[in-house]
Formats: sequence, C-alpha cells, structure tokens
Amino acid sequence: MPWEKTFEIQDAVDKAMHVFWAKGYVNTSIADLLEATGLKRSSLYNAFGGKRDLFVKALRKYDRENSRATLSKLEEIEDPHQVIQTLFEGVVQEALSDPDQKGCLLTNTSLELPTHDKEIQTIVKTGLREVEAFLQRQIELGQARSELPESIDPQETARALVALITGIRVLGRGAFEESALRSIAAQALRLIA
Amino acid sequence: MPWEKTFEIQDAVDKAMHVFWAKGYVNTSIADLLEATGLKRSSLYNAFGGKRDLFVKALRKYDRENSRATLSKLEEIEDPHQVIQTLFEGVVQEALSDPDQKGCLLTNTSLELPTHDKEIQTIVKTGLREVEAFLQRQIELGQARSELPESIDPQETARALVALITGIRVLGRGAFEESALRSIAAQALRLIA
DNA sequence: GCATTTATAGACTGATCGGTTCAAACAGCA
DNA sequence: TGCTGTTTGAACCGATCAGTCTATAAATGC
Repeated sequence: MPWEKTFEIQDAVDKAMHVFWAKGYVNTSIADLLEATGLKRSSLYNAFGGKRDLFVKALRKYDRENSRATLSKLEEIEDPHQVIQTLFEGVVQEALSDPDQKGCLLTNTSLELPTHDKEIQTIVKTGLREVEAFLQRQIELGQARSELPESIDPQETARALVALITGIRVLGRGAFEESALRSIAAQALRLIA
Repeated sequence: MPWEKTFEIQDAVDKAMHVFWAKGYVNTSIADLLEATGLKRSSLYNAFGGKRDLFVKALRKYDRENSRATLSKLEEIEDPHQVIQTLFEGVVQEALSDPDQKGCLLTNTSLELPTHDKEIQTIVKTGLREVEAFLQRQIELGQARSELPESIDPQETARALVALITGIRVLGRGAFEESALRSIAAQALRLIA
C-alpha cells in the first residue's frame, strides 16, 4: 500500500448503511452517501464499485451485525418463551426510540424486492429465513422442554411471528402509535401460548 | 366546457394509481405516468397539479375503491369468523396471483411514510385505522353472538391482525413463497379462536 | 533520490429528473 | 365569422442523477 488510507472501509460501509436504512435505496443519492461517509467521489467509486455494490455491502453488514447479532444475543437466554418475548419487546422498543423511524433494513428492502436483482433478493430472503428458522428452533426447544404447548405448529407459528415482526417494523414507521405496537407484541405471545 | 376532453380524469388517475402501486412514489417518474395514462405533459400538469398531487388522488382512489370497497363487500357475510377468514384468504390470493407483486398501495406507502408530508401520512393512517376498526367491530360482533371467545381483546387482536395483513403484503412481494403466506393466514385465525 | 503505485480532489459527462412556458389547435357561443 | 376559454404538443428550464476521467499528491521499493 502506497500510503495510509484516510478512511476505514468498514466505517464507510456503516455510515452508508444508515443512509440506505433511513432513506431507502432509490431515495438515496450518491451525494447523500458522500456526505455521510465523508469521502470523495472517486474514493467511493474506487473503494466500492458504485451505488448498488455499496448497497449490497451495507445490506450484508446489516444482516451480519444487526439481524444475526441480535439473534445470537437472544440465544443466550435459556427460556424460549422469554426469548421470543424479549425479541418482540426489542423490536417495539427500537421502533419507538428511533427518531428517524428507520425500521429494519431487511424489511424495508423486502417491500421493494421486485425492483432489485437476484443477488439482493437472495440476501433479503436468506436473512428472513434465518429469523424464521431461529423462531422455529426456539418453539421446538420450548416444546421439547414442555414449556410451550405441543399443539402449535412450530414452522407455521414461526412464519406468523415473522409476519408480526414485519408488521411492527412497517407500521412503526409512523402509521401506528406506541399502544398499537405494544398490542401487536402482546398478541404475538398468544400465538405461542 | 370548450370542447370534449379526450381523456377521462378518473381513468387517468386509475392508470397512474397502478404505476405508483407497482413502482412506489420515488421510483415513478413523470415519464412513466405519461406513458401509462397516455396523456401529454401539459395535460397532466393542467389536470392535476404535479406528481405529488396526482399521487394523493391515486392514494385516495385506492383507499376508496380497493380498501374500503373490499371491507364493504366482506360485511355482507354474516359470520364474523368467516369474514376474517375470507379477508385473509383474499389477501393471500391477491399476493399470489399478481404477476407484478404490487402488494398494497397503503402498505407500500406506510413504509415510506417518514418521507411524505402530513396530508399523505393522514390518508395512510386513516386508511389503516379503518381496517383496524372494521376488524375490531367484527370481533365484537362475534363475541356478542357467542361465536368468538370472550377472552380475546377486540382492539388488541384487531391490531395484530392488521400487522399480519401488513406482513403478508410485504413478504408477499417476493420474500415468502406460497406455503409461508398461507401459514400466516392460518395462524391469524388462531388469534380469534 | 527517483520511479512506481495508489488514493485523492474535483471538474466533467450525458441522461434524466420534475416542472414551466407558450403558441397553435380547437370547442362553444354569439 | 369572430371572440373566448381550454386543451394540446413540444420546446425548454435548471437541478440533479449516477458515473467517468485526469491531474495531483503521497508513500513505498529500489
């Protein structure tokens, strides 16, 4: 390397991620990304390929450091029921506490999925499938320990919980107020009772 | 009127609505709208004020002719449980049968709510509140007729059902396949059982 | 110290964005 | 026929879009 880089790649991706997260892909301009990351035009095009490539990197980073990381953290809790309850509390809390009302990058991208290419579609689909699989595992674990009723279908219930999370994420961007979001989280627990 | 207009206002709004519906607000250009409606630039700006104003008209038309109309149709069914089941079947069916995977215009707009102005936010919020109120009424009706359990909270349940519908609408745009969407609809019925 | 390598800065590209302007075309009415 | 009011077509606007290019600056290897 000729001389020390004045910016950190990962740091730039992180900044870019937050812009995409808040504004969405189409609504984010190169100018926005330059301002957020602080780097210059040629540096951005040199380090990454362009807007789409940077978005892919941001999406992967989100999936890794937000989505997966959250699930890993939750997995430390021993009680499956408590895991799911904590997950929903977290999602609601996140929706309420974020002044930008960014929601979830994977969810946001899900909605505009038809306009994206195969690679991006795969990242989103895989990311959501992991959440579904996580929830299914937790339910099955709870059933094995007789803490959750045998009567519920683990896969179907997991999918419904993903839909509820998606709902909170979308409606949390301004359509529903606090009490309504809490209602959804409360009802989610009825699906595993 | 000086001489017969060569296009119908409502017809143009309808065409525009479908474009916004499929592509989203930001991703829709004036050129797209011109092509879809078949009218010329100055005609469009003369008949409506501009892109945003046309969007408002399209949004109102959707709320009126798609959202409310669907609920009115459902109200003809006498059994509340059947009403809700039919509603979910319809939502899933719509998601599966639409080749463009447009989802729901109100839901799509919900996600980009922070980027829109007050008027648009109000239209969306009101539209969703009507669905919630409709579901709540159905649940209360079912309880009054002893067809649905008294143990469930009508408002909380209605909100969760809205979240599930939202989930189907979002995930139906490519993230979830048919069986997963059907799972969600099936689990929705567990919330009113 | 000199050549090589690589990132920077910023001007520049053509395309497209939403929106405006205006004269021509045409209708109804007298 | 002439007047009035509206629609239409198309040129045109500045702004912004994503992306490219070149000249320069900086640090390494020799």
